[in-house]
Amino acid sequence: MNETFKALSDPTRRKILDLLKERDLTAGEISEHFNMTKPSISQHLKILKNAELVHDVKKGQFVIYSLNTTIFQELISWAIHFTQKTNGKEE
Amino acid sequence: MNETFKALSDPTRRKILDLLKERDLTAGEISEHFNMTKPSISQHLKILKNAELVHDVKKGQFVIYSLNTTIFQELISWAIHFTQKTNGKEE
DNA sequence: TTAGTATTTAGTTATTTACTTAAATACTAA
DNA sequence: TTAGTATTTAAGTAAATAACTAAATACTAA
Repeated sequence: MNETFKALSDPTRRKILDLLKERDLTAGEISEHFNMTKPSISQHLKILKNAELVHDVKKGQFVIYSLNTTIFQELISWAIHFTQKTNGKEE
Repeated sequence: MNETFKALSDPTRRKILDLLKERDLTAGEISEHFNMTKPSISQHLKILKNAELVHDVKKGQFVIYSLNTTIFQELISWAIHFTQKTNGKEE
């Protein structure tokens, strides 16, 4: 869970996830949405990939990134847990 | 959402939330669970409080901390959004 | 008031993070 | 092979973070 939260704690990376929610994109297409160099975006993508929040496939000279929803499921479970308050002593 | 993820991105703070899930605790009781000074824990509590993940009430010379579940609800909504994949073109 | 306990604030420091530029790798096509 | 495009890796830097110690604040009780 630590890698997940570290990955999600950066606004640029969360915006990348927003973009990938709409459709799969190449690294270059992703970088066009930011006022930031390609290497910077590449590093963010690496962090998202290591956290298993995105998936990548090489297609020719392009690398296509897509969302990987499995970790989001885990995050939901983690958060739901905290909404189910343990009962204190009754009397 | 940024403050939320920043707050959740530290393992000590997530462990504090785990402890508070079981029962409300004073700042001192919380610090007993960590190999860390009280001022350090106090700073973590401040960050959790600013992120509205916990609530605090002063009781005499003690400060009692408790979970605030509302932000967890928001987190769940945020994550569910990503599990509902947008349809691509059909044909 | 004075001493003691609980907690927070202030100031400092080591580490981590997010960016940069330059160079390397990988593929495409002339 | 050579030139061009897409992407990543490497190396460096400024800013943010998480820890510490020391001091301040706030309450309790003798």
